[in-house]
Amino acid sequence: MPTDPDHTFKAGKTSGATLDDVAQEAGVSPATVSRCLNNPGIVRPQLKAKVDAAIEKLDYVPHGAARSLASRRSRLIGAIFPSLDSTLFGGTLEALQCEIASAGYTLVVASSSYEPQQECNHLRNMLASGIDALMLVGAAREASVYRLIGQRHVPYVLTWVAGPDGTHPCIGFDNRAAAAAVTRHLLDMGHRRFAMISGGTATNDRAAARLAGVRAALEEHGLTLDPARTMERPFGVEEGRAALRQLMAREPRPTAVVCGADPFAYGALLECQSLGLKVPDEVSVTGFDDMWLSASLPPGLTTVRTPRKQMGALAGRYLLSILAGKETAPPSPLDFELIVRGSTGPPSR
Amino acid sequence: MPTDPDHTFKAGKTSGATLDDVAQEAGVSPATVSRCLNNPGIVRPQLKAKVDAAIEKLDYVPHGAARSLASRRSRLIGAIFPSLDSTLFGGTLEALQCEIASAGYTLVVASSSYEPQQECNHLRNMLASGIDALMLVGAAREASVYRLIGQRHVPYVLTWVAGPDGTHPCIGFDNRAAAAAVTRHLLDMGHRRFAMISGGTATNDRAAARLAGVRAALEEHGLTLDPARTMERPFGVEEGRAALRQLMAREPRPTAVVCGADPFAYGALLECQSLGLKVPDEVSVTGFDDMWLSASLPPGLTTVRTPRKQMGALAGRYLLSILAGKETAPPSPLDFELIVRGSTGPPSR
DNA sequence: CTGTTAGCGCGTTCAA
DNA sequence: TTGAACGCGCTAACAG
Repeated sequence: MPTDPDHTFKAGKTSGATLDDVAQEAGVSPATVSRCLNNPGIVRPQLKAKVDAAIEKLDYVPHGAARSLASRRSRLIGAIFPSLDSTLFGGTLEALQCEIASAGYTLVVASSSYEPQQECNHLRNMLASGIDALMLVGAAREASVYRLIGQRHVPYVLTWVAGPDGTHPCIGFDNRAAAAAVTRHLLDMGHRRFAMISGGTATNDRAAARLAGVRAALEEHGLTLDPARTMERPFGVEEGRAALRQLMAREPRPTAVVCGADPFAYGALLECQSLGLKVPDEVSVTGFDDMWLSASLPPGLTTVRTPRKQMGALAGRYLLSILAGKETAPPSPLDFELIVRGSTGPPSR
Repeated sequence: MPTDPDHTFKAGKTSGATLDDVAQEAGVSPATVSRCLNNPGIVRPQLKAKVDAAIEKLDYVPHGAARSLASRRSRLIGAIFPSLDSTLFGGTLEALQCEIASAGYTLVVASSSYEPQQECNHLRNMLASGIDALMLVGAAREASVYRLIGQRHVPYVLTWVAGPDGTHPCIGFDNRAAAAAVTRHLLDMGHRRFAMISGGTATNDRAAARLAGVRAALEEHGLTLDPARTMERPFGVEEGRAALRQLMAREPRPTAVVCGADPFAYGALLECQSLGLKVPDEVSVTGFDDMWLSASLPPGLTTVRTPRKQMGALAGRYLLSILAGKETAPPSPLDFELIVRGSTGPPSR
């Protein structure tokens, strides 16, 4: 409802040449031009050249909406991330975009801000935009979301998780196993008093799986994670800092602090420095994701390297493959890698 | 060209109810349903209720492509960033997405990887997708890009820069003035021997403006930036680290190192720590952008806080306003803020 | 291999 | 205030 309709911006007023214009210019039928665009192989080179020239001359750009309507494919792929304002998903996003762009697809993106309801809203929006396929992060969400994408027969893929079962196609790694791996690294060095700084587990199944992985590894040694030493916090450096301070204020102090995400660990490391605690002599700290400062922040953070870019690229490739009608094998879990640096060592005494 | 056409994924096979279906279900004409969707005010409440019920019952989702084709507006807004895999633009991206989503628009996004040609390709792609408006970062780019968006009459806005003149609508801040401000802060404390670690100035006008700002401030005091002490590097912590080491290897050492981006400064600070250089006693370090670790990394980084989220939100609002046909004033530059922390102090002696 | 003919689902005139 | 008719620009059958 524009206040002043007369000044309404005229979108696409001079929208440029149409396919028919190109056909006329080239002296062929519209169908031939269409074929040059969508199936160049089946058109005589001579004609194709004339059409290409006409396209060039008129600076023709195909009209996406018209194409979508006629072909029933939008060439749009959607992706909903829990957050865009964090370096965590940036690599996945960039790799996904790069991958699908090379096949002529365009990426539409949204952030759910870790709120399930938002994800659902954005999905509706994207469905209305006519996305051909969808990438999501994590597996745990309202059933309504899966119902929605099931109804519309939109191919989709879950990232950052490995399929717990075969329910959904996943391109990711086993968060639980990865968390168990860092924990075992600590256990192997002799640690027995553990603490954990975890992301919110309520709407984040990756955080929940990591917490579960730590618990599982401890149980193998007959240990448990003290609830009083399990801090659940929103992701952030300052949150990690504050959590570590609390953890260290309570005797007996943990000798190992497992963080569910690198930013927590950065905060923990910095707070140790402030408190004058020697890392790893007095306390070992581990992170998760091997983000950009983990190698540089002294004494170097022991962490799990997660295949962030690979997930984006493979998710893209997987969806493209389905859209191309190829028989596509359900993807298998990706590898993570334990990166041992200076922040972990045997407990003192 | 699917290998096996028979297994081609049927996009939108069961695409769901159409507007006509809704009309029949509600016992009204398609036109009325359309009005309920686009101009609910002018339809009798009683009818509107029936239509709403039918929409609900059939779980109707409007077909974006058909709407675009008929209305000549796609409800898509495009954004091209130099990089998506960096925390730098994340806030802007997220804020932009949030802003336009609230008005029913969907964001399509791409990364140019700091390559001008990529930007141009993605723009063509987006134009073909029918974007109604466009957000770009920076002002310096190939003329062909501006020609393209001019031809199609696509409203656009430049971010992360303040309009050098009135050529383009910009939502950003004055990079040059901001860089000059940090430099003056250093000059005021008595520094006279400067070095700079800068981003690549060739295809990044923000980096170039920051470098120019430093130079300008120095010139006010009759000083110049020694080319041998001006390091141009790709953004990154390790790059900052290496650059600082080189800088300090050359006598006389600078007493102040101005970094064109926070990651450089993080690296510089960490390297100072490695080298045993006291900050700020032996050398002052400044950053740019006030990213997430700047407050936490000891001794706290003096830097410029840039309005990252605000730029995204305002850019979105500006574009929406134009799309709504409102008379929209050309935006004016946003404020930056000098954040003084522990990494700067008077030079020793 | 190429041209002809029909729509795709919706917004938007008009007239009623 | 509502309905009928038309066409947006393109792809996909078909026939030639």
